[in-house]
Amino acid sequence: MEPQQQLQQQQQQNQQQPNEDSGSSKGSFLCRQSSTRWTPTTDQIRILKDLYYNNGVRSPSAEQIQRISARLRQYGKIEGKNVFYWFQNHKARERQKKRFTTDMPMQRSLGNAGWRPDDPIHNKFHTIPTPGISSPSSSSSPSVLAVGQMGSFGYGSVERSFTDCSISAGGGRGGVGGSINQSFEWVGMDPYSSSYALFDKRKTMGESFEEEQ
Amino acid sequence: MEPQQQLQQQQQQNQQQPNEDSGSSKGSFLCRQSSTRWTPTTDQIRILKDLYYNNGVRSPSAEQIQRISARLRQYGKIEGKNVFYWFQNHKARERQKKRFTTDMPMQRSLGNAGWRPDDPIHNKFHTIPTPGISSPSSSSSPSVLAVGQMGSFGYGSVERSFTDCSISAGGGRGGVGGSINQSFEWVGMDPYSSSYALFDKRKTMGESFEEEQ
DNA sequence: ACGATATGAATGAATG
DNA sequence: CATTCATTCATATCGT
Repeated sequence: MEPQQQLQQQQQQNQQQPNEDSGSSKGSFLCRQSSTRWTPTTDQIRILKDLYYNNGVRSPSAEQIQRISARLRQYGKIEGKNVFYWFQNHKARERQKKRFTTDMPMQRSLGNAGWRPDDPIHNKFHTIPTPGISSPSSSSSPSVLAVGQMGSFGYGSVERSFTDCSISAGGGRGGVGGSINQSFEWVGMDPYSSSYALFDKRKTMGESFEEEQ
Repeated sequence: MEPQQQLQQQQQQNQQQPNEDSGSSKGSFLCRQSSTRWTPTTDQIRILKDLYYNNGVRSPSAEQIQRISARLRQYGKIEGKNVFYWFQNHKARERQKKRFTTDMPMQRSLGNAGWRPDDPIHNKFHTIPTPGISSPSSSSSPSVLAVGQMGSFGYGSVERSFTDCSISAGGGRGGVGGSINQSFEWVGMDPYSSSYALFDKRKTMGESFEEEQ
């Protein structure tokens, strides 16, 4: 496991518009679909990380996402979902990593060879890392707010006690490719039903639905 | 606006008959996929979408769920809760996507630039069934019933209209590397923003057993 | 070219 | 319903 992206900061592919390649990515089917996948520019990443670490933004709400993406659009093509996913992923992965690092009853006397904290720009420690690491430029003032972030690491170690695993086969099926009958009849869907039954799912879910029919 | 983005091929967790997996599927190894989580088969998904889009089923009631799952069981292992969650998620995500993209109260900068129109594998046109096309199989008689519930159709099916991708202007940069202003203002983030409504609680009983043990 | 890793995207499952 | 977490798939990128 390499440390996150150690130095991608300096030589990303091209921090401009990743689109418009038209150079045939894979099959060149369908004209240009660009890269299919959003490739953040370094500036975008920097801002995102700034928001993440210095401002404690972890799960921006829809409105924030809109704003963020609008703002980032200056630096390259980006859409709301990209921002959304970025935060989700970033948070998830940070946690995932931390989980291993922290709860791993492994050797810790390795002299730190394990793996670097990460991040070229800011460290994983959102506890305000050196308020002024600079950033390639000027006006970035650390700001006070950032501190407001709680370090909600907690999250009990939810053990994976799934004792299920019963993959019991569904048995033989008939002609699938045949046809999906036009539903609703069998769904028992009358125009009038749909009143919410109020059965509470949550814990009941296990019995409520399951089996028997 | 950019059409490109999700037109991949047919990614999606393909995994036809997850049941039992008898013998390695594709490739050579990697057979044990017995994940604890339900992996819908393409047929199941097709039916679910058919119900969702063509029949307007969004929040099926308990009974409907029973029926649907029973029906889908033909195509693979499935439980009621899977159906329940599927609809919940599908609906929620459809809404969310809209939330990210549209609903920009201020400044109408870029058209849409949103999410995936939807379905990777089958794609249905939610723009009214148009009695003619619709699904394969034409056995039963649609109409009538369905109408009772639909009404939520007519989204702006984005459809990948090749509108080029020349979006995002580099705008005046120059200060890019220079300064990421300390965000939060534009992100609309105050240290206090709780960010959520929190109205009624609806705490049905306090039962609390089970769970981890 | 591959193989490994990093990370965007998608979605099932939950929780509030 | 909205939001979040975990997992997994897909692909971009880098190393050798």
